[in-house]
Amino acid sequence: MKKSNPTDCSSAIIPVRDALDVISGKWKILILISITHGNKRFTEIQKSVPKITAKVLSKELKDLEEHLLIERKIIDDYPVRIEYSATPHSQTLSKLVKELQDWGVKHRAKIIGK
Amino acid sequence: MKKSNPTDCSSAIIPVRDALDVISGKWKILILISITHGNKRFTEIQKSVPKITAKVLSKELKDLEEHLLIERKIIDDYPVRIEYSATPHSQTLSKLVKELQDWGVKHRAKIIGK
DNA sequence: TTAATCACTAACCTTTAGGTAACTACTATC
DNA sequence: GATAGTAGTTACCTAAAGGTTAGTGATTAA
Repeated sequence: MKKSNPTDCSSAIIPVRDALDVISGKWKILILISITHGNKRFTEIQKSVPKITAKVLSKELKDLEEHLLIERKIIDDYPVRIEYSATPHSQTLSKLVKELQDWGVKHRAKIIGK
Repeated sequence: MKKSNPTDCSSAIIPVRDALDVISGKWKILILISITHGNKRFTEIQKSVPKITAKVLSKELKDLEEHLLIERKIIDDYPVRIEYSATPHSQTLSKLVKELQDWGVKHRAKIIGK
């Protein structure tokens, strides 16, 4: 019997794996979209991302900060506020997010239109 | 106290949510990459995607088929073979996959180079 | 005085994703 | 006859993700 020799595609798979490790999950991209659209405060972000809970948002913000995609600033007046902002590094994701958005529209049309 | 008025970004968030529902998870994009690189058989795909188990591959292939991203063909000779292939619809993901790959490379450089 | 806002955290629970090992039925090779 | 490959499935289990509820301590608006 023939042995199957798989085509090697690790040059594509390894970087994609790296990217997915950082941005996969239900929420990270959505939070990033909200912040780049100008939402800075915890509750603003929470309101703008449908169905997210405070606990999950809190955790995801920490993850995003760790991966250098957002910044957390404490604004020290009365009362103390906290503001989140997108880092320059997160802007390297903009094309990816746009593709995701376009594809979502396309896929929905495909599924509904059949 | 000021009420926070979140910027509305649902026009971006909703399509991205749709896209993520279909392609998020650890494996789907990687399997799609393997198939578009020419791997057709179950075991070829399994060998080309690091660490995936037969059970997970089997389930993910079914999901991808349901979402019209791959096709499953039964080749009826001795012995019966099964071949998976990418659909035209899955090709609409190619730019997205490329972006993911590029970003993975960029992000790795950023993390290591700091 | 009461209630609400802000930015969370803790304790607890459920759901989903994913992993392990064994097994099937057929074919092919040593 | 033994072993290995093919394309999975089944049962069982763990880990990770995510959800629910409540609460904190400060401020402020009605």
